[in-house]
Amino acid sequence: MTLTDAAGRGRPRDAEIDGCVLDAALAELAAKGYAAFSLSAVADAAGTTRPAVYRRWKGKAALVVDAVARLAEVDPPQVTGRPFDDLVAELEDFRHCITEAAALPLAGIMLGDDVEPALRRAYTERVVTPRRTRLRAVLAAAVAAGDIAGDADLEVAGSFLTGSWYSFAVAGAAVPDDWAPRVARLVWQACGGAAPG
Amino acid sequence: MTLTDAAGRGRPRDAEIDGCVLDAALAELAAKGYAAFSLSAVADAAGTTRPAVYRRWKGKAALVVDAVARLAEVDPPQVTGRPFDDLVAELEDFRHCITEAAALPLAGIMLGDDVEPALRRAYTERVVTPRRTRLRAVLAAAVAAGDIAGDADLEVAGSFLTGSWYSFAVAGAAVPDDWAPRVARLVWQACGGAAPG
DNA sequence: TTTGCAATACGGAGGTGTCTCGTAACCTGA
DNA sequence: TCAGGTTACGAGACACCTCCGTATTGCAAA
Repeated sequence: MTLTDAAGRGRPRDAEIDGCVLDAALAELAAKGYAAFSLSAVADAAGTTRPAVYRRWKGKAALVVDAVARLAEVDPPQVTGRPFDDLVAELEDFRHCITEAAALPLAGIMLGDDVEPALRRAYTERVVTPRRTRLRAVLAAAVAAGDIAGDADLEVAGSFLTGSWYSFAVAGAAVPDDWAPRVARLVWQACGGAAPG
Repeated sequence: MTLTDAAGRGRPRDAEIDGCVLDAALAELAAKGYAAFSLSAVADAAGTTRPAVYRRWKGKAALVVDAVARLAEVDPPQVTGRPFDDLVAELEDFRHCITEAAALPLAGIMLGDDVEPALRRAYTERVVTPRRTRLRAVLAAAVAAGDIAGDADLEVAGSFLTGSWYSFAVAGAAVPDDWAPRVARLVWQACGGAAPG
């Protein structure tokens, strides 16, 4: 959603440009980080001009926040009712978001020292919280089903799930193809359960 | 070690400046990331001038690599021979590096898209590899001592150790005070062992 | 006196946010 | 059906800033 909502009668806003600019903004964010984020480069990459961008967004911060919101527009995987399979599906979804979109560099930006508060808030609300909520729900369902122990340390175990990927990436190492089931199996075992299969 | 080694007879190089510049470079790197890294800001923060920095380092890349090398100048914890305790000690050391130095933002930079190859190499060689080697050694010792299973998935389990911290940090969450023993306990259990105590 | 360091200064490049054009699209009302 | 008003567009320009990498000058230590 852009900033203006002109109810006038003139030429309607070219909606296609919005998407191009947001995609370009995500790519620029991934490549340069927030501090070096350049509106000139974004406008160029989007095939438009700087004034056109300023007409839609107030500035760098507003554009970046909108771009993050766009990144979060993904459909979560279906819940099957089998907690272990749901966990693997969530991890595969995470892998998909990381590899397809610019999600990994964005996570890297969040490790920085001077993260713009609005950006941090947008990222937490729209990216972190939804995923964490779903992962927590899967683990809670596993406890309810008796698949894992009721007194398991779910807070730390939950941090293993996505953290494993970050660890590989920081080290510059390739993530194994069967990463998702292997992570799920280990976390299951860490929580006192036995992975099916 | 800086780049020049003038053996002339004139005034000797002021070695103190080197350290100030490297510290300032690490702080700048943590705050702005690599792309927005500014030699002007570094020189200002170090209380010197840009030409003085250029006299010591060839440019941005060389300075950053030296700064990373300085970051890696830490003493690893002593090995006790009790694998579980050694693992906790390593995790506490990791925590110390993350919280005291600028190690976390630097890790975030490594998640970026266009990391300078020289920086990536320096980080991998001097930060990632030493820590990973020590962690692998601890897990291998645990296997040898029969504390954890011999067929455990040590590759993925190893990624849990540091990854857990990254996961908390990306989410903007506070890391628990007893993070190290809790991580160690869960990983122990994931590898088929029982944590002592 | 020799030598290296520090500070000032320089031109070039690139970014920012704003402003003004002329043009093209769209809606409304004659 | 067709003009007129309204609006967004691309393009160009602006004044200002920060950064880069280097050249020059003056000072201080050996």
